[in-house]
Amino acid sequence: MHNKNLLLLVDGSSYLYRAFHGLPPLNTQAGQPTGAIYGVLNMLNRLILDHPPQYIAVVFDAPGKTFRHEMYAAYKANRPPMPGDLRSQIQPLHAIIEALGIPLVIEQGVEADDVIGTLARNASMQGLRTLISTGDKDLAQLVNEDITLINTMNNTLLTPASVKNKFGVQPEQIIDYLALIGDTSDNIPGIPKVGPKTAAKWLATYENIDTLVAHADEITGKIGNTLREHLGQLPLSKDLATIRINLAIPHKFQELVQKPQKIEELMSWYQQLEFKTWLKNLDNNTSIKNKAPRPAPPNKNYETIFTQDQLNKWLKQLKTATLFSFDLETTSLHYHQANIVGASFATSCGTAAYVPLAHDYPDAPPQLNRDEVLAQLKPLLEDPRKNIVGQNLKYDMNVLKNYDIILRGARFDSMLESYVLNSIATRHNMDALAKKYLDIDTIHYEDVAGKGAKQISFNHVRIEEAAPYAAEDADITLQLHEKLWPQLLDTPKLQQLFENIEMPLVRILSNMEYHGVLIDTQMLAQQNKELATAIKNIEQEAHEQVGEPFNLGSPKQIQAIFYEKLKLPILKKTPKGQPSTAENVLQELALDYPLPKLILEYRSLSKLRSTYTEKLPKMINPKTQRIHTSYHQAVATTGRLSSSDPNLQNIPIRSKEGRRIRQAFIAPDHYCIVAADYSQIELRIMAHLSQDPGLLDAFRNGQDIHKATAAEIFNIALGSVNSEQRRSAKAINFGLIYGMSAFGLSQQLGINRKAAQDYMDRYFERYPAVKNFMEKTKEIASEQGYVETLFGRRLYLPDIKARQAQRRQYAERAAINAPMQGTAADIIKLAMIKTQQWLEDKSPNVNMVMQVHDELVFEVHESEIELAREQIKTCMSNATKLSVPLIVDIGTGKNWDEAH
DNA sequence: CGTCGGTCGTAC
DNA sequence: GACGTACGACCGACGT
Repeated sequence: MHNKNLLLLVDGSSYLYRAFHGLPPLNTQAGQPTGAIYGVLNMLNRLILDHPPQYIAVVFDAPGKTFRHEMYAAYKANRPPMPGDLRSQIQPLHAIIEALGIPLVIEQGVEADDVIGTLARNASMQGLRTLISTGDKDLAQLVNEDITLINTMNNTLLTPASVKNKFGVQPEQIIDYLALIGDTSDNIPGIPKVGPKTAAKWLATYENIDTLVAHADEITGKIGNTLREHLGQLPLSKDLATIRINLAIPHKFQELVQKPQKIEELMSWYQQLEFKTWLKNLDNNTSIKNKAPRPAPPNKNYETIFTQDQLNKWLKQLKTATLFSFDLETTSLHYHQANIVGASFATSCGTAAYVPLAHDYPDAPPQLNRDEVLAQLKPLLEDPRKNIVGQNLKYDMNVLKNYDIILRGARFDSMLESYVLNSIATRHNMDALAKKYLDIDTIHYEDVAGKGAKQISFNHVRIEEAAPYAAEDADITLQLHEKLWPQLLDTPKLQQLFENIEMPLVRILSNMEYHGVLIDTQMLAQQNKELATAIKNIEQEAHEQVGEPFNLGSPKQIQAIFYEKLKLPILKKTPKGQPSTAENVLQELALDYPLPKLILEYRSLSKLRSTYTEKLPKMINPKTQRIHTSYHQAVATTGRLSSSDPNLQNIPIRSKEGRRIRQAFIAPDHYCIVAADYSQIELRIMAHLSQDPGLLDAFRNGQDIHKATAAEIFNIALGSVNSEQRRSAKAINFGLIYGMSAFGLSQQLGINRKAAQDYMDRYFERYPAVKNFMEKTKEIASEQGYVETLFGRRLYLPDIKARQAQRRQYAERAAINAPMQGTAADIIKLAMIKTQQWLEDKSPNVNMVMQVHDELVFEVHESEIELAREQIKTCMSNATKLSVPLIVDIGTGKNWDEAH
């Protein structure tokens, strides 16, 4: 499995230092520090997994002086002595690496860099590639076509191209570059006042130090004088910076192969250092042969029903059963075009039946008549006293509506049981749940129907293949319920959440999806045409400006044109180190150059076209003339819904052009759109959860919250808040909900970080309980591993104790956000249930058609508008009682835009 | 030709 | 690096 001809060299010293300083300290009970050991070994494991090499070595600096100290007495003289907590980790680390069978190289009198340089060079001469894992930029001088650096901390590679990109000089120029800059930590002198920018500039002009020295008098200004004054120390700087590639060292790379692990030694070390997970893994691997056999799965008793007699027997069972699981097989995942192909049931674990109804292939056997069977099932499925279990019952509910059957007995959904128990631990499809909770590998849909282009519709699947798959679905669903339901019962809050919110919602979402929302196709077509023309014009102008055609939709091509051809300044990079072409970057560039503005316009228009005016008409169901989205109840980790096919929860509203899309969301004749949204619901929840007096007051007095915040942080009267101050306060308010940092706020507001920090300090000074709430939330998250919404919904945060700061901070922000976002989700779900209750009690001519997180959209007959507005408002405002009022803004119009 | 990761942009 | 939760379009690399 290794990469042939690859030598992997690991700069152990570099990683040891970085792990020690970069990761939280970790100690054994006895007080032995282990954090750096853990960090380095983790990195090493990952590196070997990602890049399995043919040859490998981990190289460390030897203690004591090196030849550089002899060249230059002051070399590294300013280095503080190694901390004791680091020193004590070196020896165990070396021992473990050896026990892992990985060659360890330590050479007296030279540095790890020189050993690495020499080994890499030797390998290169034998035609091998070398990957050097290091965090030290000095090693960039070794990069060439055969030698690549990898920084395992952030997983970036340094190739000749990316060296040029990162440092602005070629790899061969790195030595001169380092010599010019110097290095304070190593005490390498360099030229004072010369940093990366100047060094790169000079080397771009003069190529190397020799030519630069020859032309030193050409450098003007103060920096020129400084250069001329310090020319004398350049040769030494250069010599010190040069990594040796021709040492005589005893190690031949051919010997650097990984040997078998010494299990006992490793066990002893892991035990001593309390690396429990690794210890367990060792145990598992060694004892794999002695493992007890898995308990036999329950006997499978699956029946395929071809005759009425067989069916009768099952119907009798289902009639007397208080609880059974149920599943449909259909021709399509899209409920509106789905025909039923078969149905399956299970009444007890291991016992299930499949009734094929519409399998259709050349020699398909005769099957029971679909309509007749459904007619017999109808009373069972519509009986509200039945307890029916399913996996994603909303789908079956929708399909059954095509056959005029209302699934009223839907009582348990294993997908939602899993979601309520732990939204984040797994995806909630049946295959994943069966694996996680039952340790069963199920038959996958692809196994029987194929995948990709070769996939066939389920009615063409042979019954002898379909039956075990379909019966298993019903069986597994029941088994999942029997496993998960007791767990819900153990946590009453979660049980209530499940029974009072999630299950009642299934039916409501099904109704909304099935009813759909009406679209003005003509209007979209017209907008699409206009957008196409505008986009073409922009494209043409951009091509003219650049002088060559290019794809305006390709960030990569834009990068090339911006930063290579036109040499625009790189303001920001993407997480992968590429120069960013994101919106805020382009906006900044647009101030100085014409092209970025065109790209911005192009992006926004083509987004509108491809995602909305082009796509939405295609999603209209010809039978209903409406769009039928899918709401997903078990996707968002916080408890929110999500929507897809199409996503109706991200229809534009912020820009004028975007808002026109909403004008195409209309009501039928004699109906209006009524849109009702919660005002500032998440901030109100923050007020409630934190009980901050200032925040509570502002909401209770019905103040404009952003204005009130501005008055507080700028210490001025409410009346004298200007729009700029309000905007800043609004950014802070939103930022708080998301756990934003001062840096993020400064970006948002285009101010410096200090100013942003000042704003935040002022905020927390004025709203101290908010600060306290956030700290408490993080503490709770860390203690119990999860946070809760007001209604007890849990969000587990496995990374809250992560060793990697980035992951941990991410989890901390999620911990702050989840209670607010999640409580808001709980509240609107309650509101939907309350509103639907009213709809069903009074049967007004009103339909709930969309949910957008804090907004509900209805189609209301024109005769009932006043009544509906009043009722909807009441239902939503009274969904729950908080310490502050829940205000609902409501609007009416012929289309969604007007209703805002 | 399909899949997948990266990047970007829309919503709340 | 740096603001939480989603979905989805497009590009381009890669594998079949």
